[in-house]
Amino acid sequence: MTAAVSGWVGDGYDPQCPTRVLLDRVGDKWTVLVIGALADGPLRFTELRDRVGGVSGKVLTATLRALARDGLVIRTAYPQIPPRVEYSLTDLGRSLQTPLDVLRTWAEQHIAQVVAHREEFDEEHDQ
Amino acid sequence: MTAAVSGWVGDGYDPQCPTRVLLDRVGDKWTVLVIGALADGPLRFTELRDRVGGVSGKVLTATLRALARDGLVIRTAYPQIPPRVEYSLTDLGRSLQTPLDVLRTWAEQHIAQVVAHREEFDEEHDQ
DNA sequence: CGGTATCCCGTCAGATACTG
DNA sequence: CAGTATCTGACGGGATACCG
Repeated sequence: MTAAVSGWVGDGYDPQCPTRVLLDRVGDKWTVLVIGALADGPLRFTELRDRVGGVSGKVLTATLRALARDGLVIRTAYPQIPPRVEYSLTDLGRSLQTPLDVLRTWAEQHIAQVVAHREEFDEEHDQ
Repeated sequence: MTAAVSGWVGDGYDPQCPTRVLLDRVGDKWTVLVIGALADGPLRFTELRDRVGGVSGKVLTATLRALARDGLVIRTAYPQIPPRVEYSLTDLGRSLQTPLDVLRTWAEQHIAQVVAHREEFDEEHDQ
């Protein structure tokens, strides 16, 4: 978390803290999936839902709306019948992929240790 | 999210996916604060609670337990009266600080844009 | 097609009270 | 001091049904 004065921990759970804002978005269940799905180019609503897999329409709508609100994604509606809506990453959205890649790399290299530790911990701590 | 075969989006919300596992932990409300607080060295339970600020004892306990289970934090209890318990980062926990720093840097550089975009968006979309 | 509206339920944070 | 136990309300997410 960004420090308020010194060190790392500023004022606890401050909704204004940049890191907090980012974490609240990135921590969202579907945000990272959606950004990843859009990495290769624009997608329509249904394509996006199919690619992400497991997400309901309602929740995908909410996720996309939040991303659009944050300026990470652009929604483009073509006035046609039937409707055609495309979603694409903004430059800001694309710039987020770098930190996400760093996270992903860490995960790929270290999650095995985490999982192993979990099993060990669980064996010790119950029956 | 780590890909199952190719591209970025693997199998949707797979609890086994390394990136998912990491995000589920990092996305937690207090995890990053606690890791940040422990960056400078070990802390006792109460010190930690005071530093993080706003976290209840129950929730801090749960957060610490999860971090200990994942092997990111070590809990050391000294058999004294009154009890003395210290928490410190493991090497694994410390290694996580690098990706978190990258995230924080991105946040510090770009969140202003996000917030500005939010206000703009909100103005357009209601009353 | 691309949503919105509605209902429902599980999870979880917060507050409070208590214990070794 | 460092927790645990319990109750509570808020919220997020899924399922379903419907609309322009």
